Amino acid sequence: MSDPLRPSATLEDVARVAGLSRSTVSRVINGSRNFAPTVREAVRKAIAETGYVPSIAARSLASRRAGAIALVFSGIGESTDEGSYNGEVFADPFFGRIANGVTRFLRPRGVHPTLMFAETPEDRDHVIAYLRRGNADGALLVSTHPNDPLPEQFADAGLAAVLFARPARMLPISYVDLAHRDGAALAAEHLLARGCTRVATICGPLDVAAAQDRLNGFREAMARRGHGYVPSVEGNFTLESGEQAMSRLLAQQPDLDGVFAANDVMAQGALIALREHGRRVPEDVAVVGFDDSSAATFCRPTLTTIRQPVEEMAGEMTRILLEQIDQPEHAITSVIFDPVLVVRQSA
Amino acid sequence: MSDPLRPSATLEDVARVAGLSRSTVSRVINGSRNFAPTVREAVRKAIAETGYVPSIAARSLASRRAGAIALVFSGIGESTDEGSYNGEVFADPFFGRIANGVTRFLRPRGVHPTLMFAETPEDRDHVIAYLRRGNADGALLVSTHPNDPLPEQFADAGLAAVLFARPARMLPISYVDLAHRDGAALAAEHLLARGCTRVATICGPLDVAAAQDRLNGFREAMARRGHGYVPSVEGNFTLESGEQAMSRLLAQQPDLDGVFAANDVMAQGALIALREHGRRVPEDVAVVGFDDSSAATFCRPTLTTIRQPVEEMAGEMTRILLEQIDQPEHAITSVIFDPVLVVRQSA
DNA sequence: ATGAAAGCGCTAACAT
DNA sequence: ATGTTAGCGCTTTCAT
Repeated sequence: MSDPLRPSATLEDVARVAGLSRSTVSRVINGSRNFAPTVREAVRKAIAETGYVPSIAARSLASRRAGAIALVFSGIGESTDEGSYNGEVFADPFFGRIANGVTRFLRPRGVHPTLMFAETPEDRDHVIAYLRRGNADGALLVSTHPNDPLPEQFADAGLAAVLFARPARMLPISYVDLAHRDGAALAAEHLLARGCTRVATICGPLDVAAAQDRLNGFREAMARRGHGYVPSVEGNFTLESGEQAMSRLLAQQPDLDGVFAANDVMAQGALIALREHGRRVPEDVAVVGFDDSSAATFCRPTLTTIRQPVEEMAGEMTRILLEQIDQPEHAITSVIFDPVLVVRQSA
Repeated sequence: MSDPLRPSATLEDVARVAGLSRSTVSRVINGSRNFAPTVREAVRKAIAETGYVPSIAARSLASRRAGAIALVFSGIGESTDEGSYNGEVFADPFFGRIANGVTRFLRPRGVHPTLMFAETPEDRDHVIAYLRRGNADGALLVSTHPNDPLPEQFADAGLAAVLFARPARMLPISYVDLAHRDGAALAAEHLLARGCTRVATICGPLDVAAAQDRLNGFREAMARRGHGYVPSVEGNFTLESGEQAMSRLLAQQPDLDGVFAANDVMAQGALIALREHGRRVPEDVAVVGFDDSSAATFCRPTLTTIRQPVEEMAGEMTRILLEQIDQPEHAITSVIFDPVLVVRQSA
């Protein structure tokens, strides 16, 4: 047990105690070559004796590798002074789930993410400069606005980065994503299997790729089963928009018996509107959401929904980034995860 | 476009462009002395021109300070394989709000938090070791379990740390917290002002200091206004526990006309139970929650609740930590924030 | 007030 | 295989 106030032993100290040179000790520690067991043992002993712990600052300065990665949330955090929050990320434990998946993967590897938020152009430039400067070896980018320029800035700067979702424009950057179409298809199949025949959908903002995919996937699956026309109203992923969209759909088609909402929060809004219009869920109208966020279990009836394995996706995103840092020439790899239908009360 | 392997300007470059020496530029940047405006301006310009960003590794090696702080979430993240989440933090954008408050304070100071989760004893030891090594100068500790040993480990190790809430046991560590008693009193006053006369409360788990305070604060305020007895049922901050607690309270006292729940999620559970029991909110029973979390606006009626200024608290927590890192001899300072009543539909 | 120079502790050529 | 040496980019005495 070493005194935290006392400067800890350096590699030099270890070398002296072990009767070896600094570089040999360094090599043994970093396992860069095969050494005689006697040498390894001498080093091990000297480390134990001196209580040596490497300085990551020195290591990083000498090796020109940060040994750290940045976890960047971009285009979010626009909280107003009133304390309300915009965007899917803040209205959800999304942030925490991603952070959890990332750290879970990183921890065994002794790496820790540096947390960065980028809201303004200055923030984004700062993130890029920070990485260029070598303060992190790469970035995990969670960008929630379709027009966020940060992914492209990363691509242009040639910095290692992996996105959490497919960018709006094609970009030479790896990403992880969900098979949104398949998820929407699961929702369609489930509604049809329940016997729904007059089905509508509340889609998300169509400039968001995921919202597009969910809508198209749902329509295609319905079309395949003979339902060529599916009424839809566009929401913006908020509760209110879901509520309004549901009312509009009911006005259009009062005998509706099934609804697919592109996220759980809008589905919850739909639930509220349906109750106000005197519809029972799921008896009169079945409702399926998307995401399996906390909203799905925080309402009554609880939501049948399509689950995104966010933690798993975040872990894979991290794995890809480390791979890319290790082999900069490595090709762009993107991984698409399969959604899962979670059946609860609403459908 | 610069090669990411040899990327960014160094202090040397800035000095050359500014026509000054490295040390002068360093001093100006670190504000260690008063410089002529001309010099400051020259440096500022040279930095802008070169796009200089300091190397944290080099700075840290030379200054023997990490220049980084750790943001530690302890005792959370116990997601099950089924994909459900426990704990207040994950069931809420709490995590994001804290992270936001912290980064918002840190960003102008050029510091970025290193994100760490500590769930297991190994994790906690790792966090301590990480700090001892000097990889971070201090820690912001968000500990959600009353028996989490990490705060005490920090105290024992003599490491700089600030807690997000008052620890269960007294510890020589600074913290920020909410005046929970005052918040509960606000709830009591509001219910009484509405004309409620038969009021009950759903309290949180009583091993959590905040839950204790909210219960005591509520009871005291009620007692001051002549209501010596307030029925209470203990929940565990989950929706289901709120639902059950509400049912039990109704069974005990069917003519109840006001309820204070120790958090919004339980209040939402209470709303559900009240509806099932045919009570209208707020006409028959008024409900007040606590936290002003997203749950408060994601239900109908929307929740009247007590707001915690989480971002502000997180910012202050960060300020205290930096102060403590700067002056290790500085006394323990804790700051208690005032809660605010947010009136919506439920009461 | 400003500059010169000495490291901080480590890795990685380059020797041997 | 192991040792020698030259930095990595910055802060910080110590001179001036």
